[in-house]
Amino acid sequence: MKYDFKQTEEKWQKIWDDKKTFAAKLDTTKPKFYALVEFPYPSGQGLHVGHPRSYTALDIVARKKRQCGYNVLYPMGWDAFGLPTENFAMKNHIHPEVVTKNNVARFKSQLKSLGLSFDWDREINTTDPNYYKWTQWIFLQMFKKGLAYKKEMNVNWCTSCKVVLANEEVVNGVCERCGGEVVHKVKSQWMLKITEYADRLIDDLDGLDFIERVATQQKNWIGRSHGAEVNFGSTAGDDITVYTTRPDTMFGATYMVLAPEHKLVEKWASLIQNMDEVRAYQDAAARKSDLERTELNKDKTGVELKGVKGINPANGKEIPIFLSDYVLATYGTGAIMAVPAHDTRDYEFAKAFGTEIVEVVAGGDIEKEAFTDCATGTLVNSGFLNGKSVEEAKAAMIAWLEKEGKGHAKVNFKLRDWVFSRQRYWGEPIPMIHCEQCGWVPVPENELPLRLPEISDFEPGEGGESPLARHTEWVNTTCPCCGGAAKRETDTMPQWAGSSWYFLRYMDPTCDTAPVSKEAVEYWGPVDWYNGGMEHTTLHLLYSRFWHKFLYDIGVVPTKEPYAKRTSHGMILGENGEKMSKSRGNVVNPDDVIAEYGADTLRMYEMFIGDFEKAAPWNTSSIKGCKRFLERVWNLNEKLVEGEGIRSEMEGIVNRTIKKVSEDIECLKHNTAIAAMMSLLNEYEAKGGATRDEYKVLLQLLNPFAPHLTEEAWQQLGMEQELAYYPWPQYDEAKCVESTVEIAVQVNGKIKARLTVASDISAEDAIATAKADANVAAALEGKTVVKEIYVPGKLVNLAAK
RNA sequence: GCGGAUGUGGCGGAAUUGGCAGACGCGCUAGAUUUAGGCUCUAGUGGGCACUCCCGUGCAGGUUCAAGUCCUGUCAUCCGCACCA
Repeated sequence: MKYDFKQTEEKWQKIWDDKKTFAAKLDTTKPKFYALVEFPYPSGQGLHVGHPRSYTALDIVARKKRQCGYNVLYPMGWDAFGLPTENFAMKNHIHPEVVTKNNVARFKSQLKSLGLSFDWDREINTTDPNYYKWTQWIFLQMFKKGLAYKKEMNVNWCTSCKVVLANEEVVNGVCERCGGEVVHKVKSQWMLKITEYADRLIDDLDGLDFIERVATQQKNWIGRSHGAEVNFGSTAGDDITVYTTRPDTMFGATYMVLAPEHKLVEKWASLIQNMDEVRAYQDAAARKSDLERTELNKDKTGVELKGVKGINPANGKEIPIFLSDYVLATYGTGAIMAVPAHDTRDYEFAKAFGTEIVEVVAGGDIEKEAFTDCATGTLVNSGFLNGKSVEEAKAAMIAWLEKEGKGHAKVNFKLRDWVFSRQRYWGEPIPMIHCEQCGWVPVPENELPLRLPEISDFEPGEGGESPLARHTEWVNTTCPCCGGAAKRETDTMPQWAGSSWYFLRYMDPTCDTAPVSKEAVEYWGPVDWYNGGMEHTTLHLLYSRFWHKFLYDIGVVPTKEPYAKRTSHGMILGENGEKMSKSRGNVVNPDDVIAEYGADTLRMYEMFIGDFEKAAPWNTSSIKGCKRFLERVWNLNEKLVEGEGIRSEMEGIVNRTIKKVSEDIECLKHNTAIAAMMSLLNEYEAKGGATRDEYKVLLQLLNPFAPHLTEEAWQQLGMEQELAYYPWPQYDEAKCVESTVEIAVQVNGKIKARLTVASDISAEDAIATAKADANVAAALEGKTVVKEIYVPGKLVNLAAK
């Protein structure tokens, strides 16, 4: 009978739906396994063939874990707030809520047609008031702990989206989402103090099983550096505090540089002789957008402050002070001591401006370039530091500074606080009220959720204020504190808010007393395995670790970290090897693939396409190989041979395949697991077919990959219990080895013969057998064997002269 | 510029405590079946050739009985960061 994938897939998807086969129940008598994939943004384009790569990979893990006796939670939901929906709503005059509902329905039916074993009873949606109630609640807890604060600040403003962006959302000076120009604007914004967690966000990575590049990227992004803050003197009398990671080089500090925005410039206005020039430089720097700043980072520009000198506390020397935009106002103290001999940037600046270059660490050639190596080199021209290594000198200088009261050790971070306000409609309202008398007052918790008002005009205001600001009936309210007239915050939260804690809600999606109940989070937490895209490493992944740590601090969750293990999938590219996109015309629609080949084939193909972590180009003709394989598996049904159990000649390959597939699934090497199953099938066919039990093993191993076909074939065998929870096959290590093996015989590394020997043959016997071979003997003719090597089960190599 | 990764047939990719390179699949060739095409099946398929031989894992060296794998240098591609003092 021919395999009808359409009918079979619909049949089993209905069974799983009706029986709630994959609904997870809290059962403390069983070990739990929580597998998580990033929930999608339900865009209008529908599912992309990239989505199933990640979803299927963990679906295979989840299915196998169930069969291994784990209580598995594998949930799915919708990260549905965000700009594209709002833009679509504006263009087509449909409310974002309706747009979201339609997109979710489409996504859901597409996901269901893939046969993924999600527990749909736990479906969540970040735009659901019952969900964002708790997003708002978490924000309020942060506010109460002083982690959410409002600040007038220079923000990144996307001129195209008309919205403030977090630093993480600005890529190469342009908007990450739309590529629009980003300029600076002073705005009052809600901020979250992620910097307070910077140390813990780095240190706690050590206990986690994150793939290396994710951990490294997070560490680099947080950018912790150890150094010292030092107070330099000035002829104006004020101290100039600088941050340096090289206090050892202080004797070589021959000038200083302030950021163009540095406050002391105003203070010294009357002392500075070239104030016009200075102001012109400041203005030019302020006008530069991020894009220009990053593009023009080659040549150093600057202006000297004439009339004021700095004083190096190490040697008491007066040194010039410059203003230059290579010093950032937002990092460290906005001022540096410049050591041109041992810092590349200072060296370039010194060459351009002709300042003195003094070598204080010997070991390089400062005539040619700055010598920045910390591992070698000895201090010179540095008073009490002379003769010390860089590390010794750092410690000695910090000790001296602390003794003299001129500085102290200091740790700095690149990470900055998270800009949390967005001036758009389709996001969680920030539940804060501003009262002239009481300042910022939280919306009382019993009034949550603070719902978005029903409006129809979503255009942002001209001045960049949220569309909510026009709705005075919603904005005007009373102060919960004094009862007087007050106004609501009209900004909404960024898209990253809802996704910062969604993994907790899955554990207990209907809890109405907390984001998640204690009981649920103690059993299900933390996520055992989280797979997602590399593009979320410094955004979602970092933000959600931060929120989780905060929830740990206030006793909502019992673990310090949300995710025990993190892996990442590569992109699926178009057939031409380029990124899939509408404009390139190389988009493959998963619906079309399913219609033509079926979900099982699509799943198999996406898993077989290559190394899971690497990008892989789509290839339509390769799909056929997977389809052929599945059909051959189905047809084996009609080629069953007589016999009980596993025939003795098949024991080796059957056991090895069980072992290979079991192990490969655990490390997401689904491509080689599939190759092993193909080899097993080839072997069955070469032996004229399989016995019923041999066939059953193949169906069991294949079930996580191709669940529909295997369930159907299993049922055809008369098996009553479905494969979904049928115990995973076991292998016998001893049976993985064949009794005889073929070994290669080499003479001086060249293969001369292949011999079949007993797999437990001794080294002596193996070598003796090898020498007895006619070809080998011929090759050894007239030579003396100087070395004999036997690698068990692999080869014999005879080195001869 | 700094950091990380990758480089293997016509293609996707296997194989690294150093041990038979090219598993598995696509494609291709020949044959069978078919009215034909498609599908399916069988055999072959890294390159060269005077075919029990030689060459071959980006390139050039090195270590070793043995190197895709280790070391040194170099080139290319991709990704991340990009004046973070």
